[in-house]
Amino acid sequence: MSLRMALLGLLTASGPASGYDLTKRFESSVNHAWHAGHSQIYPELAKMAADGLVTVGEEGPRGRKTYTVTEEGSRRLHDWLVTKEHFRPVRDEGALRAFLLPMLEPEESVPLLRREAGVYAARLAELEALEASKPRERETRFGRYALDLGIRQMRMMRDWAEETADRIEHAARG
Amino acid sequence: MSLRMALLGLLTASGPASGYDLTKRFESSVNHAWHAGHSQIYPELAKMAADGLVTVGEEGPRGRKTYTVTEEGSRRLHDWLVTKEHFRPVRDEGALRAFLLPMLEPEESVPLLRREAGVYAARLAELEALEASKPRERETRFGRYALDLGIRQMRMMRDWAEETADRIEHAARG
DNA sequence: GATTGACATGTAAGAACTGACATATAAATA
DNA sequence: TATTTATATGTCAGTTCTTACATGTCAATC
Repeated sequence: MSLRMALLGLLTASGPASGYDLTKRFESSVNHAWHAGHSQIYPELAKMAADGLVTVGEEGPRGRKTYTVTEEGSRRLHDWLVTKEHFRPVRDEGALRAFLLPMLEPEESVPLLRREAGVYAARLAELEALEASKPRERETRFGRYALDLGIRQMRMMRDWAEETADRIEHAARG
Repeated sequence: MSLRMALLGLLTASGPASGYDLTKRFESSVNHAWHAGHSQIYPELAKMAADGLVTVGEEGPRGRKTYTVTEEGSRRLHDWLVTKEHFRPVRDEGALRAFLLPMLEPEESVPLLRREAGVYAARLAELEALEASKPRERETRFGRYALDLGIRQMRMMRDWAEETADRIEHAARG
């Protein structure tokens, strides 16, 4: 369902597109919120067309197919967005590793956390650059709040990793 | 792999247990980091036994089976924890909804965000209560950093939802 | 003695996802 | 002209996850 909604959202935000386009749009936008590759996107678009959520245009060069959202598709996306009861259970590998972290010795966990803090910091810098560069056009309005959320997320993870490393170091010495 | 590691972690942290126990431990601890139900846990334990990561004790009352981590299991968990290259692609439904949020009218999105901020605030209160109540025993050391992470996560989500609602309201009026 | 609830284990169909394989065309570069 | 790169679409086997079904025991309450 989530993949469907992400695709309907992208089609609504930036207009009709091919599976190939959508795969790239995924990479450059929703990817921080939801990941999907082309091998998932192509079959899903076919199912969505069968279910009347999108229509397929005539084949263009290189067999290109262009998908457009239908009224039904719009309605379904709207309904999904407004309905609150369907949160997926959490499955966050970073958090799982955090959970298991106390199993390691400080000599192992501290450098690990510092390294991870670095990864989060780099990701944060990327997102901040993206935010600064992006003009406030119609299409770019979509995902604006998500970008802000992504930035907050990275900042939080970086701080958590750094401060947890400090705590462990302090406990090991004290 | 993640499920395996979560199970090995729980078995290491709180000692030998049955699938039933592990299902409940999952609910009360790792659940904020990784979710799994009994229908996933039972078959996984069987496979882990076949792979030599755990051993199965004799059947107790009501067909109860007790699993214990082997040396091999310990080693594998340790290796997994120390290795950094295997982050799962993000799939966060909350973030996806955040991405699609600008598609709604302020009259719809603002109350939605306020309601969600309430949910996050409630969850935050729960986790803070848990942190305050938990004695610092051997078993409870596991998951301590994850609990802190969970608290930070909830706080961040609550703030994001609240502040985004403010921004949208302000933009709609201004 | 009967019923209820917590304990305890499983299966199985279907959806969602991963990673690799497979194919072909148009445009740009060497 | 030949080669490479980007465009464009697909399939498929295997894994993971979801939801529902299915079964039986032990302890406590009624």
